[in-house]
Amino acid sequence: MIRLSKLTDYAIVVLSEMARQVGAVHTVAHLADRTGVPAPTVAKLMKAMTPAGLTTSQRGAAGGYALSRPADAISIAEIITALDGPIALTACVDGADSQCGVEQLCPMRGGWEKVNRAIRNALEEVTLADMMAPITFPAPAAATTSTAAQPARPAH
Amino acid sequence: MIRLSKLTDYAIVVLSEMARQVGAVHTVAHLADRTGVPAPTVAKLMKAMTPAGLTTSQRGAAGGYALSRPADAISIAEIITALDGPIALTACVDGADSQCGVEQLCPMRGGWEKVNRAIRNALEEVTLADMMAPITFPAPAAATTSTAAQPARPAH
DNA sequence: TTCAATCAGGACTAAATTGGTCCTGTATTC
DNA sequence: GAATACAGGACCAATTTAGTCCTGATTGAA
Repeated sequence: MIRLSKLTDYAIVVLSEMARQVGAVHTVAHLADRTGVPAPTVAKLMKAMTPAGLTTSQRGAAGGYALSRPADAISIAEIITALDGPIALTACVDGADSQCGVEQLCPMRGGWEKVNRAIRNALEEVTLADMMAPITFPAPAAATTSTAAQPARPAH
Repeated sequence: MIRLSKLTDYAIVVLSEMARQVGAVHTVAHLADRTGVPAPTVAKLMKAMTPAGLTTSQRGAAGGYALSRPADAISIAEIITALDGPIALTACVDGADSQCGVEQLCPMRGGWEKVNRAIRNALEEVTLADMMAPITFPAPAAATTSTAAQPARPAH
């Protein structure tokens, strides 16, 4: 099947957690705690999110990460692109134009481009806010201690 | 990135070859020859295509495989589904309803379903004929001998 | 000024997936 | 009955991905 990498899945969980308080600064340890995603993995995710402009980072003692925009201004496409590179179904049609010498002859190209565009559009229309919508109401208070305890299998 | 499996890529090449003569019977060896895809791999592909109803098979001495429909009646979605299973971005939303116990609580579900549907639609709208369109005119005669010689890197 | 907290940026290992091969059996035709 | 081809697995190898760890740079507070 067309598989989303597990890291992307985690990223959405972690970013959702951050989205509960836009502007607030979250440390890696804190996010790991709240989401159940292992700390080194959270760190890895954030190192991809920040250069992509989805989060901002602050070093030092009171540092951490913060969402750079509200959740409804962050598309799933951006998250996937930050982690996995350009959204494309085949390797040869991946943004860089001329890796494949036979590109202009390649009979498949036109068809894949159509598919890729459609998929890209679909992913751009779904925002982080869409993904977390149903959980908004009971979460902030309850989560503070209780969800930290239960490992909270990220995706599914 | 969201990756199409290489097998799917090969499948499209092989099916395109078959589509040049709908109804004709092609042996695995023949298809391997014409496309450059290794014979055992072609065999593996066909073993997935036939149960999925995309091709028909005929055993025995004059046997082989044939496309069961013209190329413009075969969608890319069908090919992907035959090889890789249902088209879905996450494992938990893959057709079987209840692998994930928290499904009804799962806050992500709604969002992914939207994405999956969009992708599925996109793939259903592109047919095998779309993928091979540009090569239709010069192919049949020229290909008979010359393309068999050059290994013909499948996709790209 | 020094120390502790925290991100930055890699290198590296282990596990899972995928690609590819091969073998044995069954159907069909000549 | 012999040759041809598909059917259906089991299996191994290679690639990719997930996950960990280490060293350094930056910041804020004691």
